[in-house]
Amino acid sequence: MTNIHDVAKLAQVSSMTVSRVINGNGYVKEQTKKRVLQAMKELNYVPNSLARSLVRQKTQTLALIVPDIRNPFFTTIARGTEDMARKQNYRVILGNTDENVNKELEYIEMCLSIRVDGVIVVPAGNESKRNLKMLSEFKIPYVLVDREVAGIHSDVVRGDSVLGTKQLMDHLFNLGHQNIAIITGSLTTSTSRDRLLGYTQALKESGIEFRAEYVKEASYTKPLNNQVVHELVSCTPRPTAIFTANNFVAAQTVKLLRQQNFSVPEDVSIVSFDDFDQISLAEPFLTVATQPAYNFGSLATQMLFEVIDGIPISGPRKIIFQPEIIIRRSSGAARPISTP
Amino acid sequence: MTNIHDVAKLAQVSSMTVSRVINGNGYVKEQTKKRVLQAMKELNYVPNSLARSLVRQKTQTLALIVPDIRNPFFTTIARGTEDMARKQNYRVILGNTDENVNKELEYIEMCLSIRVDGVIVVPAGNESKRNLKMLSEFKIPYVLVDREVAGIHSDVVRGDSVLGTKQLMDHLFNLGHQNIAIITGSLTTSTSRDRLLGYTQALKESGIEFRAEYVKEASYTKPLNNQVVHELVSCTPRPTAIFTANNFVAAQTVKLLRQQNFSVPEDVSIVSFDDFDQISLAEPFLTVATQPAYNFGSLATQMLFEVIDGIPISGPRKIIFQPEIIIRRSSGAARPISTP
DNA sequence: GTGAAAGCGCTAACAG
DNA sequence: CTGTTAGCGCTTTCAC
Repeated sequence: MTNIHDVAKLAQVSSMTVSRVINGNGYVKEQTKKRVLQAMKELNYVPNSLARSLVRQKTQTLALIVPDIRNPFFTTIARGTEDMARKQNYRVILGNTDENVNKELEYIEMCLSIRVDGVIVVPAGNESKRNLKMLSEFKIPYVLVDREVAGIHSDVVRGDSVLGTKQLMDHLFNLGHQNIAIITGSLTTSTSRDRLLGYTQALKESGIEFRAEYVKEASYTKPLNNQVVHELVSCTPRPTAIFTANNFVAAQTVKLLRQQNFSVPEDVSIVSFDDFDQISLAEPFLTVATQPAYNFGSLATQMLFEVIDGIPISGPRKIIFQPEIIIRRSSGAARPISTP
Repeated sequence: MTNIHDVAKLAQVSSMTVSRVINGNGYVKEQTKKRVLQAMKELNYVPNSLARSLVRQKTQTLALIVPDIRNPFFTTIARGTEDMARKQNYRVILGNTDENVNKELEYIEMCLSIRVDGVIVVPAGNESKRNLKMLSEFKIPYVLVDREVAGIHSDVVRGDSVLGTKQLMDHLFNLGHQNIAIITGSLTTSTSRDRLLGYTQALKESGIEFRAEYVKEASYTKPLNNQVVHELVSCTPRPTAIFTANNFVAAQTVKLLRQQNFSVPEDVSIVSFDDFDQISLAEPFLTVATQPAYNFGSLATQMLFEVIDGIPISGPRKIIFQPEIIIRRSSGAARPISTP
């Protein structure tokens, strides 16, 4: 592949002059500029950004680390960051952690070694702290999205899980539900803890007793164990509604319930966080608290750029979006309990 | 950030020795190795892959270019490539083209400038030829996924759109449908042409007349124009079923039909390519031909690695997966036509 | 306006 | 087993 010297030789100038016309800085006589441009075209010259990055100490690259890109919530975040990155002529490298801190660590190490300019991360959980500290040590700026990490004070963009959960719970109360179970994601994530908090607060505010057997911890990304649903429906009294941690858990809960011959929403109502975007337009099913995922991504990226560009910022910024409740078929009026 | 020389100095060896222990090649005495490791840890040394890439002429980086990562079909492809890349210690850079050839071109140029080792691309359309030729000129290997491009003979992984469409059409015939419309994606894509071909062949084989007014060209990724659906339902006779190009078009078609007070499947049956993965488990709605998207991604990546590694290959390889038909609620028996 | 020199951080090739 | 030399392709700095 031709390099800057080849171009320089053909244009009969020094490589410095070529560099100047590439970057459009410094003075170059109009005529020599033309010669250089001509030579570049003739040789099909493409500047090598590796070399440039090496000397400039800047790679124009961001990393986006998410639990699993297949969840439409994270997909949409990805699209938001990619669009914003693109606008600023940045590239983005994608990593899936499956909420595994070690996988996350590998990606963080990769970030260090390829000298990314910044990282947008949906942290795997509270143990991500160590990984994030590493970024800090090496002065690589990052923005947390969707989740906070105990002991980490950085820029964050997320939704209000407590509020969203309470609104969802109120919706269920209004439908007459009293026996409401919850399946959370891993409680090492702040969203799971917040949603559990919203759940307990909502119960308390409505004067409904908290029952430990109604609470199950699962995972936002891993397949839901059949046992979890089985235990829930075996409780006495059987819950007439389940708050599920997110769209994935919701989908699997519904599937497992139906496999066990419970209908949704007739026997059990389901509500959850985060939507299945496209299909919900056509065939609305799940009652959800949605969050502006695209904005999570684009805003986080914008904030990251401000840090990268060294714009003075007074302390960590925390952007919290309010979720929006969308009521659909998966939640219905509470009925007297019958076992199928 | 500390570099290899700092480590060398502290360990009292040359930087070459440090390089050897980093890369685990060449002979290094156990004792000096230990000293070097110790120094690396002490200094928090992280090798700079930019510098390494520059001299090795290899970046350990792939690019994945798709129309829109938000479509679960492409998302799943992305996850497949990311997983496979990771296994080989490669990173992947993501680009969305929105099926715009110029956006695609920008990404291809980016690929050249950062010297990616290979590209996995779902081409925007037939005009992608120019872009792909560029990659070839610069000897950057690539694999086409999902779509072929006229005049390009490279490795391809895709599904059999003709077959899938015919099977979907047969399903509709079996339900008694005779008046079946089609909404394709852009006909610059091979999948759209194949699906249209499958449609016409299926009609012919069943001795059903082809009607030009039943054929509409739309887009796989852009919002569907209300007008398209309106024109279709205004035909005489009105179609009782619509084959839609993909999941996105299907979702929008259903939405627009319902807005115009047609019910699905009672008034109009809908079938399409590609699924909405998770939610379909819980609330099966769309009758679809699904394709193994994850394998598209992982297999294409594997093939790419074979080329990158210089494993001798006799000519371009073409992997064609058979789609699987999943029959669900969106398609039902044909009924006498009534206008709502 | 333009160029020469030095160096970003690393490794290939050879020498010992 | 270890080190020296040269250079990957670019930009920064300074000189003219």
